[in-house]
Amino acid sequence: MTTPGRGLHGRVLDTLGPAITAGDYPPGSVLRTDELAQHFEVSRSVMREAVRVLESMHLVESRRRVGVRVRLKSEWNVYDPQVIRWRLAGADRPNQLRSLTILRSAIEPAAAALAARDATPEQCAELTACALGMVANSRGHKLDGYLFHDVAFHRVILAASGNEMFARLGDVVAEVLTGRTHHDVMFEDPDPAAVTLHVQVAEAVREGDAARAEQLTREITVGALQELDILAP
Amino acid sequence: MTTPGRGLHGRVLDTLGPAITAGDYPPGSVLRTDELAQHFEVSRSVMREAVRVLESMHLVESRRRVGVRVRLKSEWNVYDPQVIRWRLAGADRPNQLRSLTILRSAIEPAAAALAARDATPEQCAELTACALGMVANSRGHKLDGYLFHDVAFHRVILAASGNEMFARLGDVVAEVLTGRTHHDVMFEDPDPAAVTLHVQVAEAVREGDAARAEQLTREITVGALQELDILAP
DNA sequence: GTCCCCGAAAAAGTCAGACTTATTTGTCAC
DNA sequence: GTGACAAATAAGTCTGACTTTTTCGGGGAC
Repeated sequence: MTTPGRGLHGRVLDTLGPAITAGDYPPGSVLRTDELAQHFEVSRSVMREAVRVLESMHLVESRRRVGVRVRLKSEWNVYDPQVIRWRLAGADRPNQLRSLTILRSAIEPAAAALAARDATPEQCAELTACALGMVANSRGHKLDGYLFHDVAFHRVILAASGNEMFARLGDVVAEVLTGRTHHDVMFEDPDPAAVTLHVQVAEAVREGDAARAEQLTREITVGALQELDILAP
Repeated sequence: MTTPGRGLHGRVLDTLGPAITAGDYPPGSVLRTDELAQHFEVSRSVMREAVRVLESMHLVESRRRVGVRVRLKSEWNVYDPQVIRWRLAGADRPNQLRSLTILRSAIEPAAAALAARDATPEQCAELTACALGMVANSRGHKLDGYLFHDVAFHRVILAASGNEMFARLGDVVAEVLTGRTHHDVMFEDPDPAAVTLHVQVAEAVREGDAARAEQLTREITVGALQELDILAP
């Protein structure tokens, strides 16, 4: 992912960020900048920069004469890619994955519909190539190759939607798909029906059939929800 | 919204953030920390903290021997509430509003469906109260009262969905709705059909009818899209 | 002429210490 | 009990010196 150690303050964040998002410091608990600086063996300047970053993520709130107070989870900037990564790496991973998959299932069908209207010929070609790659890696335990094209496929859809908010969720979707393949249970070859759906989505986008692209993508995301036992009754 | 000047570095950000998001410094251009510190008449420590925050938003990237380089727009953390506020305040406002409204139209129907399944009795009551407040303020140019209940209504829906990612979009929706009422053209009373739809959504959620809640909310958001001339063919 | 290595320069990064300011808390008078 | 004042505390700010990384340019070897 992004380079880990962008300086000393980055090192501090690599430890402190995950600790806070994991709930090691319960909401309302107070940290002192000086103590943290001592604990991490860095100067106060460095520690202050780290605190500023946490503050900009709304993870903590710094107040004079009080200290650095950990904010309620409901106030965190949960769309910050860094925060998402920290939470996916910690004990909150299952919940995070659930939330993100539900988000995907809301966003991706809409993105596919827009992509069907606005995708450039290049993007259509790219999409078809990705779907082809998925097919080529769908049998014979070539999970890494399959994942690679799967991630690329969804990135293209989100980018081709022409909506910057959708496009920026590419990284999130990549994390979810990667997590599903690597961390969680996925020993066998992918579901053939899912592969077919991707091919058909590429088709629909190419033909400019927004309604069909949307519906097919919805079927893909419903599958993702079912894998996590998130059912719509 | 959030308190403006949380210290000197906050003051700097209030100027520098909008300038960058507005495109005053084109992508790739390089700033020097020392020059900025001089320009804003603050110490280097303060300037460095400000730069760290901008860096955590992926607005800039700080490299040794080079300086602080402005990143491509496609790399910005566009879900950061602060970034959204800066962009809504600048020349990019129309585009930002477009993107956010499309995002709303993808999220809110899904949130309404989940809310219909999981809303607590208290949330159902709150929702009904909001809808009632909208009705009461729907005639006689009581736009502020209407807006207040409209914002509250959508916040409750997003919160009641039980998905933290959806819930955190409450502020975004509030900004969009407020912007529509205050900045943009909205002289007359709100569309009676929209008011009715809100009342019906509250009904559907109360009755646990997920499909109906989703469909009705979709009609609300389609209305929002049409106001901005974003059409689905 | 091209390529490579090395040294100088430039800008961010780090540290330490002194000082300022806002906020809380506690005490004392009323 | 209430209100005002004083002390304590931790964040905030500034400054200056130093380190480290990266880029750029020159000079030498081929």
